[in-house]
Amino acid sequence: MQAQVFKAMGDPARLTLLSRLASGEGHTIGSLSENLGMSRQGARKQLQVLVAAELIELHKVGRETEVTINIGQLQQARAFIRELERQWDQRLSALKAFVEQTDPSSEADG
Amino acid sequence: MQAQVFKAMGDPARLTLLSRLASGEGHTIGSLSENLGMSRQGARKQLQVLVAAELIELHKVGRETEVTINIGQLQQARAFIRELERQWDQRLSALKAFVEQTDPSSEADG
DNA sequence: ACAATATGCAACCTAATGGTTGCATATAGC
DNA sequence: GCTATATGCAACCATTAGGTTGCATATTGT
Repeated sequence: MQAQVFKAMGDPARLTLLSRLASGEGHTIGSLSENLGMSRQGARKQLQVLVAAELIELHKVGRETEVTINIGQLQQARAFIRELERQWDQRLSALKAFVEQTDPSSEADG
Repeated sequence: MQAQVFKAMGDPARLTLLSRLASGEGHTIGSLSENLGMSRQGARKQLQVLVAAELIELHKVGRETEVTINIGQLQQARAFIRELERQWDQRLSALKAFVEQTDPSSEADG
């Protein structure tokens, strides 16, 4: 569900992780876990939340694990928000049209 | 912070509320609280979370309370995601340019 | 083989979340 | 004024989240 993606994004530490990944600062669990204001295990848990929401993917390479961001999931989240905005705009348009139809004075000059 | 907005959107019931508001189904606390699969008080709590994230606003009118969606906050959330995507695209472009510069064979035909 | 590095797994704790119920209060309509 | 409606407020409860610590394990480099 969409909610899970937003929920995963609903935490400062996790947004920081996504931001780091998007801008290319570090791409292993270890490097990403630095300077997050929490232990490595704490950071690992946050990464797991992002994995569960399919916002990132983990791939083991030797003894380290590469982390890659899933841009597609971000795009879907953005599309969902855009759809809400679209519905709202449509509703406003419909309301405006209705008002102009029932109250002709509103479409004439003031 | 941005995280709070995403966090507020990270729940099915709250997404339903936002969707109803955007599409114009109901605009009072009472009407919005119907068919959410929880009690009125439960729904009220979820609405309060959206208020705290400034995704909606409440205005008392007589004995009922009007609920309006704050499209601006949705736009900001969307802009934040778009920015992440932009950074990622830039990173990819930079990487591509770097590879092409250091390894000229990659820009020639195969 | 051994030490260092990168990570995983699990138990544990506290605070926050999501939901309930019960009761109080203000407005509307007859 | 009385009744119904729309809402608020607070206590309570179970589950989840966010974070810690301790220990196990797999690679890597010498």
